[in-house]
Amino acid sequence: MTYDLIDESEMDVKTNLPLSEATFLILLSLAPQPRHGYAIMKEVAALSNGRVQLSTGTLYGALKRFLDQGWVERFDETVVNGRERKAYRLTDLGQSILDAETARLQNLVHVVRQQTAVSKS
Amino acid sequence: MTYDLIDESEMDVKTNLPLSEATFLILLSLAPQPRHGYAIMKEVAALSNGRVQLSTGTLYGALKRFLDQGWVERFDETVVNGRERKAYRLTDLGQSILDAETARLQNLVHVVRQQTAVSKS
DNA sequence: GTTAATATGTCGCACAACGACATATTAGCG
DNA sequence: CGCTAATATGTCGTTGTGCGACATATTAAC
Repeated sequence: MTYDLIDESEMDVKTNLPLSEATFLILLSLAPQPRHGYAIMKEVAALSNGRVQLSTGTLYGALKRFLDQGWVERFDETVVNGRERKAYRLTDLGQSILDAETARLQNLVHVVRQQTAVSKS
Repeated sequence: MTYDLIDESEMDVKTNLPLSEATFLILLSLAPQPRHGYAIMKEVAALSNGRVQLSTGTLYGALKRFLDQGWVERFDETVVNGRERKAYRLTDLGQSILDAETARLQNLVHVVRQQTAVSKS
């Protein structure tokens, strides 16, 4: 075990892993720039080559959780015709979660390669 | 979209994705050789560097599902002292599920790299 | 003899994803 | 001017899965 060597902030981030695919793609879509809900849905579809079609239930449920956890924050809250158009921006914490999950994913792929190599030798 | 070019058997495999981390690691642990439950728990812990400690609830629940779905099969059912020691072997279907999930994972990592590259340019 | 490791399983809770449903605005087209 | 599609945001109930807690039995070590 390597936990003794890892500092507490990193531990806290890692306890939130693994992320679901929906969660991961939503955060990833917000990494380059803030977006509002509908734009997130379109971007997630694009990022996954059309494979992942987010339902609004998944999206807004996730967004609510992210706000609670401080992974995203409201950004540029403009009111258009009495209806607010909400944009969401990834926080530093959100970015570090995304980074940690990416590392986990990379490690998983790495383990598969090793596993396959061993079974073939 | 590339779905038009993919045959039906591949489609069926993809509808089962994404796999949860527990599911993925259990299948991966069975890829090189058949194992029984306790050995799977140990191997999953080893594959994840101690990060994933499977509870028996997760493990046997998953194994039951895998048997139903034909992803694993019973293997070498030896009875030791009136108690059966059950080993599980990955089926061809299970292997193809694992391959498809690995491909999904690799693609996700690839997308992150592209996403990051774009936002830095 | 007691404890830890090996070994297999059930039960119920909680959380997340998802489909279905609901609602409102704006742009384009005939 | 009316209809439809796209844009846009949200709720609600179901379902599946992971997980902790509980249960049980054997074997090896001390």
